[in-house]
Amino acid sequence: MTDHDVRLAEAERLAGLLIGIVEQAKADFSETVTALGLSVPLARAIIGLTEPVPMRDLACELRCDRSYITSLADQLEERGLLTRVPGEDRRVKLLALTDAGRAVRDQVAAAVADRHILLRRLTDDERRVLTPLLERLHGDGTPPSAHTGGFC
Amino acid sequence: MTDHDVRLAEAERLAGLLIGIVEQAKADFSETVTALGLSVPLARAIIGLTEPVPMRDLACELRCDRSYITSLADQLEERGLLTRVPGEDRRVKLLALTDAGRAVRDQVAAAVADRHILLRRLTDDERRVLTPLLERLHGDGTPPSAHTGGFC
DNA sequence: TATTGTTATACTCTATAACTATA
DNA sequence: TATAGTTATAGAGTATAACAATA
Repeated sequence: MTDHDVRLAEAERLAGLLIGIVEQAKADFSETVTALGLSVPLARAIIGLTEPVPMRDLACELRCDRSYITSLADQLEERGLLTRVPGEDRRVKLLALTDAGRAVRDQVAAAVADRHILLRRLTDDERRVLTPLLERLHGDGTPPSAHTGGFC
Repeated sequence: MTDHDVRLAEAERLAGLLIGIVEQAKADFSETVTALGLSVPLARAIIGLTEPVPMRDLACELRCDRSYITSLADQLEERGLLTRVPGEDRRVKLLALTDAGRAVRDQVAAAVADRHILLRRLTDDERRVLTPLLERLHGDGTPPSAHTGGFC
């Protein structure tokens, strides 16, 4: 094995860990919200609605097309978890959680926090070491569009 | 904000970084292999085929159903990148890259390594600090089935 | 003319169930 | 009876394009 191969193999191993961790976290999230009767995209939408938000803004936050937000909003409205309220600009509709929706969101937030892998598995000190490394990895040599996927 | 909220917010921020990093890495991978004319699942299959492998084993490695491997193998076979060769146990088929397939795999491997975020953005020292933290995060309080998704 | 949300449609990834050939 | 691969089908998630209303 050449030096180059060794470096690559090490990077692959780290990448595997990283991907494994994120997959674990996503699986946790999925299991948690499924137990509460929500799909993952529905739960992500609900969590994004701490206050009434134009559909376009939610699309930006979830990094998806506006048409997909329409479909998510339809489903949540059918379940009585949100309503569309007209904005000042009359093209805009704000998505606002109903009382039932807020109750569900509180449940989801509590359950998700409870199982949070980063709180369960690392000490405060370890998080303090980890944070700057992740910041460097995440770091910004990238154009903004790389973060928004062109949805904002 | 309560103490609890602060801890949760910090964890959410770390989780966001982690997810962002992995999404960036996946986007890099996707862009790289798309430029070489491959979809992500096809590229993952090719990379898994350093040597001839029973379809069931590839399913295990990629953590997907055997029926999906059939479909991936069909596509790669159509393009002349692999062939099915009968195993000793005559129920088994080995997937083996053709010469063209090996050429593509070498290209993919080189291109992926070249853009590897973990090699581009971190020093050796930083990787030495990062590794044990990721190991603890990934760590094994989890049953083996959580890693295989029931496909092995 | 540009933007918001909607509709209709279609694509990708992936699983399930039933099947066959073999063990 | 159990296992390897195949087929047909279906579902989740999500995008694109054309459109109506409003700015």
